[in-house]
Amino acid sequence: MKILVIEDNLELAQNMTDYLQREGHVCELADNHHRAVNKLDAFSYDCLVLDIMLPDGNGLDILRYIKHEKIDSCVLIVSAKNALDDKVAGLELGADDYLTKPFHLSELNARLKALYRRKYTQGDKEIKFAEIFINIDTMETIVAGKPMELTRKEYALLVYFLTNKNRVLTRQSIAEHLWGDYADNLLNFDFVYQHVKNLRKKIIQAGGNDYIETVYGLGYKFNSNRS
Amino acid sequence: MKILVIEDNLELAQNMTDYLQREGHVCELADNHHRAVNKLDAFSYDCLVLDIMLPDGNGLDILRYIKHEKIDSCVLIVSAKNALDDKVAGLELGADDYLTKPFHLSELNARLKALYRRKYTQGDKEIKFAEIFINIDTMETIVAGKPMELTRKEYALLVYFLTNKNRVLTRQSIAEHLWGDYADNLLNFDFVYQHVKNLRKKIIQAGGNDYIETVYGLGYKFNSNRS
DNA sequence: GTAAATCTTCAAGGTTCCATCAAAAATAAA
DNA sequence: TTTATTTTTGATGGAACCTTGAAGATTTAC
Repeated sequence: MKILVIEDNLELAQNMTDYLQREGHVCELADNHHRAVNKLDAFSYDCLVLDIMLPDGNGLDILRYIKHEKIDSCVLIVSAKNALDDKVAGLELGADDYLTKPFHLSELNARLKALYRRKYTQGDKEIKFAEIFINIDTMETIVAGKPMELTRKEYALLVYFLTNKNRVLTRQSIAEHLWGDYADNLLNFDFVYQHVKNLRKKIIQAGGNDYIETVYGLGYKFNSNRS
Repeated sequence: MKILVIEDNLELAQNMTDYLQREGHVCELADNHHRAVNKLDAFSYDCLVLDIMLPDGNGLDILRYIKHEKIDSCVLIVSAKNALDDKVAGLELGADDYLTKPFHLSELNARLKALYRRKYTQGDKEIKFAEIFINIDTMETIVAGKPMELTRKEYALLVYFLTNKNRVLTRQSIAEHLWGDYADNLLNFDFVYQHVKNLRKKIIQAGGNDYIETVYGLGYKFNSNRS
């Protein structure tokens, strides 16, 4: 899951991004209104964590912007305990959930996962395809009845493939989705090759088909009609 | 899809053309007003990416020129964030979409695809003809119910034929459309012969008719009334 | 703090695609 | 019919692209 945290309190922000990254997400940070809008213009995110109180502009403005630009990320609002009005206003403006400070990071993570579920799996805890089952709650992956051990990158890659079946995913877009910002600094796509290789190997070892088709000159396609 | 990028910032321009080429498009570059107009006079493009701020003349002039000359390319404007006036003026002058810098290249590509869809397929994701279906989103080609594997050039050629049914396409125009600038370096049309041959073969193998009619001395015609 | 796991980088080898060459076939002109 | 021109086709070398293993760097888990 790719997340953008919009939060000006740098310590809290750092805690959040660190935690979420350790939980296996790709997590970026925007510490003011301006940077947030720039990022939203440029990248796509599965979820946004939005602090309503920002120094250079109200977080509600960002919500309006999201609505106006038809950005389809889930939005989780974070606000101070006493800022009830902002919370209500935020939900009315289309935010999907809220959390009042202070909160546990595990709570944040759980809520984000729930939002993700609602968006990509119709609330289901599992992404299913053929003999592959992914529990996005526990990050457990079952192939042909047996658990398959995946590293975080492999897991993220598989989820990205499964939520984009039968569509060519260019190496560029895979890089963006798995590495976020950092992808811009990369000269080649060696890691994409690597992780695709490892994922393929594990799926086949686990008894699945080689669903990941190479599309020469473009990227890969998770082909659901593959023997 | 054949694209002309009109952008004076050479680094950005290079990034854009590289990216778009990797995404499978034919992409040319004009780094100033003068060269842009020359290209527009000489060639045709599906889409233009136009930076509003050019050193030797405003990008808006190019828009006026496009309108005056009735050039039917889609136009996507690129402008600095604070150049809101230019953006509005651009849209009023007939640009089809805009993007403010900085933007992400995948966003650029997505917008261009959307413009292309609007222009050639009435917003539909599919180009259909007889037993041939092309999903321009996933780049999947289905003939007689079965997927047909095409290389990039073959794919581009087929799309070009299908968006110009029953019209004679000279080898010159095919070369320009599939190879852009690079076509100038080529001495003969051997490569056109080659790819037409391969495409014909694949369509027939896949169970389609030989729709590609040779027009002696001119080029080819995708003839929809062919046995 | 240390060992193990994971991720990234490097380099070699293999595959696919494509432009070119050359020869054969088809068409038009003489 | 002969000749010239155009088109088709097969073959080939080279370039771009993909895969893979292994080593080095970083991160994570204990």
